[in-house]
Amino acid sequence: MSLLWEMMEEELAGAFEKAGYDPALAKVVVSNRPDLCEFQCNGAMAGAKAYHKAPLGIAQEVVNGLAGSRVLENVQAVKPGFINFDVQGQVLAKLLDRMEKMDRFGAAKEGEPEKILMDYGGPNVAKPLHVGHLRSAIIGESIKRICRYMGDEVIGDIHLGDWGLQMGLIIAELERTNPELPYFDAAFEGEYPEEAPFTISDLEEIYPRASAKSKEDEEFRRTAMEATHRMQQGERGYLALFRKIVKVSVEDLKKNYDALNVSFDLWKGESDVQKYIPDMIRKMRQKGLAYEDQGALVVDVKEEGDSKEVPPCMLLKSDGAALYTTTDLATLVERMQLYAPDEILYIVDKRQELHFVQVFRCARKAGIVPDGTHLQFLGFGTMNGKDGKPFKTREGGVMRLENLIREIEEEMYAKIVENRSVKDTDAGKTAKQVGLAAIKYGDLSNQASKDYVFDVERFTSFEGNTGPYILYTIVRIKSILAKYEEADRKIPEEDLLAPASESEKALMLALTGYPQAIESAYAERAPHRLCAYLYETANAFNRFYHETKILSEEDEKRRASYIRLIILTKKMLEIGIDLLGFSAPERM
RNA sequence: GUGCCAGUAGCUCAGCUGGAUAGAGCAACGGCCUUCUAAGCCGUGGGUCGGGGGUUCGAAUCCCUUCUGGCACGCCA
Repeated sequence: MSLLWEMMEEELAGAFEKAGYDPALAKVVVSNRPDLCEFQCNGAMAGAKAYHKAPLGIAQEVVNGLAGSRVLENVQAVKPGFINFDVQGQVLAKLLDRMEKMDRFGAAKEGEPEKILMDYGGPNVAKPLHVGHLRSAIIGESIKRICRYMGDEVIGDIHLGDWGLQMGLIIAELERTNPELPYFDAAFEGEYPEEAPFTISDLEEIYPRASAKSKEDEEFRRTAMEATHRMQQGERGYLALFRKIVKVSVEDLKKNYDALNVSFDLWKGESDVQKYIPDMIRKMRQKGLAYEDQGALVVDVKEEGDSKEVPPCMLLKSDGAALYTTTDLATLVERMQLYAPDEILYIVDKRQELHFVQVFRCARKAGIVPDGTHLQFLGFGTMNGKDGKPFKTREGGVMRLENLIREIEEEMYAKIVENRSVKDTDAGKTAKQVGLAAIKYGDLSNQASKDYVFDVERFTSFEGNTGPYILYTIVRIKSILAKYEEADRKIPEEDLLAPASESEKALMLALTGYPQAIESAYAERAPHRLCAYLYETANAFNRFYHETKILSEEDEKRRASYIRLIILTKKMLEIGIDLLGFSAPERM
């Protein structure tokens, strides 16, 4: 709750109480009629029924009680029972002075800090990242930062897909093309070479080839499945090769995620938790939870009140092999054992929701995850192209992440160079920074759970509600401050003055909304709320900027106050974009 | 078939626990750069909030129904 709200509601609650009404009616909302007032309270109408009185009468009584308020001004009761009012300018100024000295400008978390394990990213080893991986990375990174900012301990785990058929496909294909490698020599007992027998570009070429081959060549497919099985059984050469594949692939993944400014604390994968499976299954059998059905081993996870039948959770296929579900459960076993978090948060494609409902229920029933640990699924929607269908390249293939980023960066670079009269040696770096902001903001400003349209043209045009607009606003402030300091002036420390104009007051109002915006983004795990706030604030600043000459202001105290105000604006915007996962350049 | 989600301006999206005349951006049109970055600011036009019922002083928001689209529904991950 923002401090401003607390102050306003306290005033109103007092007035309601004084007039003999429930102070809980004193809820304040932003006015939807900015031409009439800044804020409104609709409590008089809400209470009219309970007190059998005309709402306007109640409103008038409350308004009378607010005469001489030291917080509110222009308080009015309006038909049919609205209470309209503004905040006093000097109250805002004082409030901002106070907020500046507080942690997180007053944004606070209720309750103790929690330990949260976040599962996001989820790339597959040996397969290039594509646009489908983008959302998990971007949203996950932002939520991680927001939670950390609010004081939680967050452990980010990438959860690699490294134990499936794709590994067998690559191994089988390598064995076909390079049978002379020691990994395929069952008699080989020495140390395998340090160097991997392939590079990342080899892998990127091998996998699609093997995958395509397996679709038309039944025998090759069987060989690949056999290789997968042998690897999973721990065959020495295959396992060594597996490690090489993971190593080469992870190096490349790190590079890619670095470029996105996305990082993970743990680089664990499916392969790390296989060792928990036998014991986990044994226990579930012992408890009588797991039983054979049509040859497969399953656990019932239906619950009363399900609006739809939830199918049983399958642990082992009829051929005895483990599945995705099994691995996810084993991952939970490990996570509880090693980290015992208060919450485990999955940032995954929303199409997997049913799967996670099953896994969560099964984990609870089996006692893998105790009641004290909250299991949370945060599903995100599909990233579509302009045509409303899943995002593809112009040729119709899957768009690789690198290519998408490069495309944006190139557009960006052209734009910067075109806008620059002087040669900018940092243009390349700036292009990366601004391009990343465009991609991330474009994603995060939409509700995560919804599908959204990724329109390259729109994202590279950088007008209106976009990441670059926020960056541009920050850059403007930086530029003013740089000039201010060039003139050898010190950053002022005096208190803020009451606003001198409508636009300055509007900016101050926007800044006081910071704690509320952060808290709701945190509580709802909703970065788009933060985006909306940053956009509003940037708007308020730009309006103010246009009608206020800051540096040439003659009144020194006034100028100092302006400088302090824009520093505060800059701080909040910069923290905001950092929480979204990007940063602003010095110039653009 | 069953379930979940969505349907708001030409396009892309907001709209917090129901509140006054439903908001942005893009696109269209018209203004504003000798003065702190015009990636900006100001203004104009544009909507029966998919349709139909209901609840209430008051509904984009809550309930029912219907249409359209997307997705998911035990041996893939």
